[in-house]
Amino acid sequence: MPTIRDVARLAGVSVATVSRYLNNSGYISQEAAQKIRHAIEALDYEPNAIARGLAKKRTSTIAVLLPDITNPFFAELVKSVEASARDRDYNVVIWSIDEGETAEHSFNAFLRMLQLQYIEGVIIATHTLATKQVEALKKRAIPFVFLDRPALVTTAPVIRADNRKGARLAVRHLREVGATQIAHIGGPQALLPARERLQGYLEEIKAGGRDMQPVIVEGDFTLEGGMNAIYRILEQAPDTDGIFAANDLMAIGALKALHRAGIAVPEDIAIIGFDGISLTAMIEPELSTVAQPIAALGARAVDRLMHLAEHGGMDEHVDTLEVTLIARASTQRGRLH
Amino acid sequence: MPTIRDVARLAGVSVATVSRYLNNSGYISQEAAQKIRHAIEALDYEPNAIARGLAKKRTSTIAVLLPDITNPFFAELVKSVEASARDRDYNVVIWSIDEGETAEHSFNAFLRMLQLQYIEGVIIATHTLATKQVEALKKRAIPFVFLDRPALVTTAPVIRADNRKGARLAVRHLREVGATQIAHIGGPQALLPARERLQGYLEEIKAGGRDMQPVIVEGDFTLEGGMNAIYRILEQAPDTDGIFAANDLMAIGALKALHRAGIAVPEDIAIIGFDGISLTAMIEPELSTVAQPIAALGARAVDRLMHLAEHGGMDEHVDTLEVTLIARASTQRGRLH
DNA sequence: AAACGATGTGTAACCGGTTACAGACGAAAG
DNA sequence: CTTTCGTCTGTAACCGGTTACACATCGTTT
Repeated sequence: MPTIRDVARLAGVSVATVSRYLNNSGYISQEAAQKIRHAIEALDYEPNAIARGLAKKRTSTIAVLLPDITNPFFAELVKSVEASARDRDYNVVIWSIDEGETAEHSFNAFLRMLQLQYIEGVIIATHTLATKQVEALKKRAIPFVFLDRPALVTTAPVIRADNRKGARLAVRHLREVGATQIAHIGGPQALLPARERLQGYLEEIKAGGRDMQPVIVEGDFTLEGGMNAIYRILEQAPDTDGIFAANDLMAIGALKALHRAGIAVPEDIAIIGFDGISLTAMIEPELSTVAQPIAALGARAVDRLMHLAEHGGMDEHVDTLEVTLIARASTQRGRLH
Repeated sequence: MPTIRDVARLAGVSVATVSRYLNNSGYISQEAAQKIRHAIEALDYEPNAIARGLAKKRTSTIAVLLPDITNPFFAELVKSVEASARDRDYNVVIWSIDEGETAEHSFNAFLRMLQLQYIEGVIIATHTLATKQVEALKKRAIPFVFLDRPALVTTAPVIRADNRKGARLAVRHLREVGATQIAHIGGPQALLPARERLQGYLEEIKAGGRDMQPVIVEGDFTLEGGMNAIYRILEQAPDTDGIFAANDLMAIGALKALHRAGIAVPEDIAIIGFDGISLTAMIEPELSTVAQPIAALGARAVDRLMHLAEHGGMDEHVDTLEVTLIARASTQRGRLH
């Protein structure tokens, strides 16, 4: 591994000049640049990232904080974050913050890592984060952006999908395929996106006229939560013929429970989810969903983070990206009843 | 952020002594240790990982090379690798190596990253890796272990599941629930695990007596591959009443295709997959599978890597971990015919 | 002609650790 | 009483970059 001093020697200039060349900082003469270029070429030199990190007090690394990589939504998100970061020669470290008692401990370890590794920014895609913890980040002057979460503190950008509108699209679609009694399986109402989706649902139910009654049961964004919700819905509102679940995982759970209860989808009940994870296309019947632009979310988050890291300045921009309806078998038109 | 010099000053010793204390190297008197302990406590000092990395030419970081984080098998694997690494205060960087034309470019970027970041070891969980590329790793003296792949080069440890035995378990289970004509949807035969699973299938078919005929179609480990395989199987062997797919994703595809063809599972055809990804419990009917000990695989890989990194010495041990049969609805006993 | 600003370069300190080496000390061995 | 050895510590070089600062050159202004 050649070092910058090897390059300097071969090019017949000082290390400072080589460093300036590498960083496009300060003045460099044509001849010097030329010689350095050749020396770098000849030695197949690449600056050492660790040494540079130490000197600059910043490495080209960002972190993603998420609840669980095995959740397909986050896996897809990470994929796009990674791709975007790589395009800019940045590295990504994933940090899963487990729930429950070790959460605090885990977050502290994360904080420590951030500092000791000179991580440049954090994409926060987890909800289980206390304001106190975000303040800790802020105090350390590490840029961060929130993904589909409310900011918790001001002065941090948020990247989000248009949840309310997506919910309206979903419910409208159910109405269009003939559902007249539409129930909602909501997410944890502590989470903003869950509240927004509920709101969109309510708006659209209201738009449906007075004979549409809202039926709402709260789930927890898990498969099991979706299954349990079905039992409650069937009890509360046996005439339900359409269901909008606040995320795909719960919709898939709902599908399971309905299947077990001997209720046909979409013939008896049409169902639609939210997120657009690839899982929705794998099951049978394929699940209609409102797709978040997952790749775009990740890319935008990286954009914003880079911007913050480079130009500083706490912008508190909120990016709201568009969602798209994907109609599939679970809401097929021409149903029986 | 206090530095080691701050600690040294406060403790009234030299930085060398503090460093020795931190690394348990060399001799330290009781009193010195005591004073240093207090100073560290008082300053809330933590050694800077980057500086240490530069000096030691090694950071506490390992890399995982995989094809696609959105594949649930790899997501679950990463999760366990991450947890094990974290226990040892190691960080993990994920590197997805895309297939196709940019694969080589991507791998080169990976190699560069390894060196410039002083990465200590690599877990290779991707199949699209040429011998040449592995040699490149080896030449750079970076320890690595293979996960469920043949070694490609000698002198590298391999962690794997007992594929052949798992396949036998699967097929035997199908027989036990009454299947008499069992087909196999194989993986790409270029991959060793796929070949081993096929072998297990063949052995168990043979054990079933002469009236059992092997029927084999090759898939590609994807959902679509599984769907296509079904069409070929139904054509080739219409009397098939049991299917063993070489991985869960293909089994799920098969389930989809059977559903579309109006064939009931498990009533008409029983089906079982391989891997034990959590997806298998999400679909309906729930998919029977041969579960790889995914968490154990990840943990063991980290173990081996640490061992290599610390004690050097290219051990070429092969770890074969046990698999377990999980019987679910897709192979329910007491089927109709 | 003096002063000035833009251009170009090298020296050396610095980032925050690790570690080779030399030296001090006391106890045990010869 | 020397020698030897184990224990303990500090100085300073080093890892491989970045950058403040000093200095030199040269074309323009005043």
